[in-house]
Amino acid sequence: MKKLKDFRHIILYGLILAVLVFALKWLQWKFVLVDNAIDIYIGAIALFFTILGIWVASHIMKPKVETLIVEKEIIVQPPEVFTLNTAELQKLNLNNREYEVLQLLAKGHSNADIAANLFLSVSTIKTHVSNLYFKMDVKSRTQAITKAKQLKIIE
Amino acid sequence: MKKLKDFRHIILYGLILAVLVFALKWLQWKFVLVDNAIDIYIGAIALFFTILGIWVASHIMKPKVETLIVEKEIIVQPPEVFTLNTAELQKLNLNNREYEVLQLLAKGHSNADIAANLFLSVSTIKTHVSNLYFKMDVKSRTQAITKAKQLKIIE
DNA sequence: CTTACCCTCATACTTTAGTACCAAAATTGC
DNA sequence: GCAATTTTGGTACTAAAGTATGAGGGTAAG
Repeated sequence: MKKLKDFRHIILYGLILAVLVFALKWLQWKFVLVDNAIDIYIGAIALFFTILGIWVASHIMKPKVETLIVEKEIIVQPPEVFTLNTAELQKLNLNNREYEVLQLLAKGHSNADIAANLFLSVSTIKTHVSNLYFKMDVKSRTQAITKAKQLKIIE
Repeated sequence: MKKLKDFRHIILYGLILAVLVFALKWLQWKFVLVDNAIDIYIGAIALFFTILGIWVASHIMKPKVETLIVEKEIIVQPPEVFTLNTAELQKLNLNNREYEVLQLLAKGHSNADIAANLFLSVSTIKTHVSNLYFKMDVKSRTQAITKAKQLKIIE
């Protein structure tokens, strides 16, 4: 398709050239110019090398490349991204130990488990847990877990 | 649009050619070219028209269009899509009441709350809860909640 | 130095949770 | 209708959770 159109241009150009040359000849004959076959020869040379130039250009030269960038959208679903809600966490004003206890609590550990885990007595854990409930405004560990997960302050 | 541009080139070329031919004629008449110089003259013509052909070709040639598909990743944060893991739920072999109790349990309700909610006695709830723990292989309601959420059998 | 908060632990008590065992309706499937 | 299962409920007991209160040591800010 492309070549055909290009050829059209070349043929068109050739025809124009030919017409021009013959017009020139006619002018020569008409106005008593010196009869020189060299003109036709030069015309042929010009025609040949023009075509050669076009051929060289279209075959040897790097083709102009227009790059069309098409964006293909791919939807990616992130595998459970946990983002700690620090704002809510600060609101509760929990101290380090309380937060630590909360995390173990939410994992399903009993007070005894948490005590063993943190090398503390069960009494201490109970104190922390009670303070935790007060600060979180809940009345049981199950409520604490539910609320903590809802507020995204624990994983 | 393209045709107009192409024609412009052809016309331009034609004009240049015409000017050149007349210039040539003028040179011939003016300086009476020496026979020996004709080779150089023809060579110059050839070179000129070759370059002209290349120029014409490079201007007429249609650019090759390359389509480059770029994959653009769009991260979509799903607004909490809960998909019930029916497979895991079936494995546990819970009956309707037990599952119902589990859901209320996970909301942070006490046995008394659940009993009131389902119009049942606390004894019944205790029975269901115990069976639930046995089937889920846990020992407390906190563990049941953690496991249930982990298995995605409750919201 | 005092105040305030954090962290620890204890005792005493109440409440809730959880286990074990039993048993009677109700429902389901054959 | 009968067997199996579900659903319901009870009693009695143990274990764990949760509350209330006090108290001692540590640390940081004023």
